[in-house]
Amino acid sequence: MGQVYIEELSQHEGQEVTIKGWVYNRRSSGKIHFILVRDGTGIVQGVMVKKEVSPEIFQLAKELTQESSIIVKGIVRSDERAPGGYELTLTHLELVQMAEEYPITPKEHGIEFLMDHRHLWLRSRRQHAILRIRSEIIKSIRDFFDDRGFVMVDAPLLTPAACEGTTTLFETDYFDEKAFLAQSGQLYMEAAAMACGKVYCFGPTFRAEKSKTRRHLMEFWMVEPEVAYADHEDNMRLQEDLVGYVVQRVLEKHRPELDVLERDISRLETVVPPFPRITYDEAIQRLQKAGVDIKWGADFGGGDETILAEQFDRPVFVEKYPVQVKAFYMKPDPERPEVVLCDDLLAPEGYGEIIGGSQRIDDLGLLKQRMQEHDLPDEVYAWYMDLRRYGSVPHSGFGLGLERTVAWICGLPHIRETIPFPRLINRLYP
RNA sequence: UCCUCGGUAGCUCAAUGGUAGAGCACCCGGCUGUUAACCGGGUGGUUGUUGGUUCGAGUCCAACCCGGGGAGCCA
Repeated sequence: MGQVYIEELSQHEGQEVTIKGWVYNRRSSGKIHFILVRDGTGIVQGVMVKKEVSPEIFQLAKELTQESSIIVKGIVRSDERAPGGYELTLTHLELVQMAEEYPITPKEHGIEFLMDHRHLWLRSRRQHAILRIRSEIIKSIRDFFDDRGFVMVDAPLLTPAACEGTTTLFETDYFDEKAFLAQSGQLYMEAAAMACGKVYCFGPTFRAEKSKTRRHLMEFWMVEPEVAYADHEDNMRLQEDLVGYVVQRVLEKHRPELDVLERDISRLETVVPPFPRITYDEAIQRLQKAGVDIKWGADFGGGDETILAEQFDRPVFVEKYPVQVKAFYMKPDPERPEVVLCDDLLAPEGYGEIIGGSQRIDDLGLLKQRMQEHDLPDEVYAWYMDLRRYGSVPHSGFGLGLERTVAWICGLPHIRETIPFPRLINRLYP
């Protein structure tokens, strides 16, 4: 039989199969070797008994080092003692490469050491589980929008200026002209929505802020849908449908990985729309009641978000923030011009804001006024204002931070484990 | 940028101002059911850097470098 993957072993009970992989760990008892083989889909224990194989193969098994690449043949046998339910009785062993002394041992390590060896750390059970769940989350996001008739439109990564003008951007040279790494694709999605109706972009974004917290990366991935003729209410319904769908997909397909991460599943099972909604005004009242010293007009800190989120069993919307704490393009509430038609979606358990969205200003005059108030240069945004000149319509959209969503669903204490090669304030390697 | 904690063997950590140690990894030996296997032996150190106090500094003092945790900003 040809190559079989470890996750498919249950379909081959009693058969001899070939597994191509790496040595995860090895134990020996003199005349019997236990070799844990990893192949990217799982881990299985191979049992090699001295009298059942040639002396050369038995000696080779004895010399195997951690992470050596090997091809083994063995008979699949169900065994109560095996963590995955199955074992291999080994019949053949072929060495592909004998690994040098592996830096990451089965014992514990510090975070700096692990981050320096991120390229190898990815092979561990835990990181492997996170990578697979991240992959599923990305796929479920794309399926959600594709199934609803959205067109995926890519936004540029090299841009002439800031999107919102607030955060610090990475600067680069563009043939003797200044260019910046994009911090959002949103403005471009507004243009695309006027062309295709329902659109989204999904790609990396960059922030040069010197943030040093468990919630920030310099380079992170964001999905940004934008819908023509959608208002604030439509926008929030789309958001809760998306988040509910993603969580249920992960629960459905990746229980084993969530188990590896020791995730409390019950905290995810409640994540079904509709999500609770509170206004900014109510959020301020709730915080004041909880003893926080905060006044109307201030933005929330990470601790404030946690206090609010803990009061609900699923993600909670906070809507209609004061104009002054939000971006220039957000549409004022016609009934209360001091607040805008926006919402933040706060994840439970202290994972913070995973979505920020709003209805956009569709009136040219008001947009011009806001840009002047924010000191934004007309030249750079001329094209953006054109969208309000030629068939302007009400429209809304939002941005969902992929890594914060992965951290929340996986129950990770720090965002640095949610992306294969994190870019942090002091880390550009590997 | 600010606050706070830390830096000792490849890794994780001990060590009253008085001879630098353990576990893991690695090497040698033992073991037919191990689950981070276990048992015996061995290799491995400019204690982050520079300067100071002292008869004597891993330990006390100063500056700097690097990292962890948190704040601000945000997704």
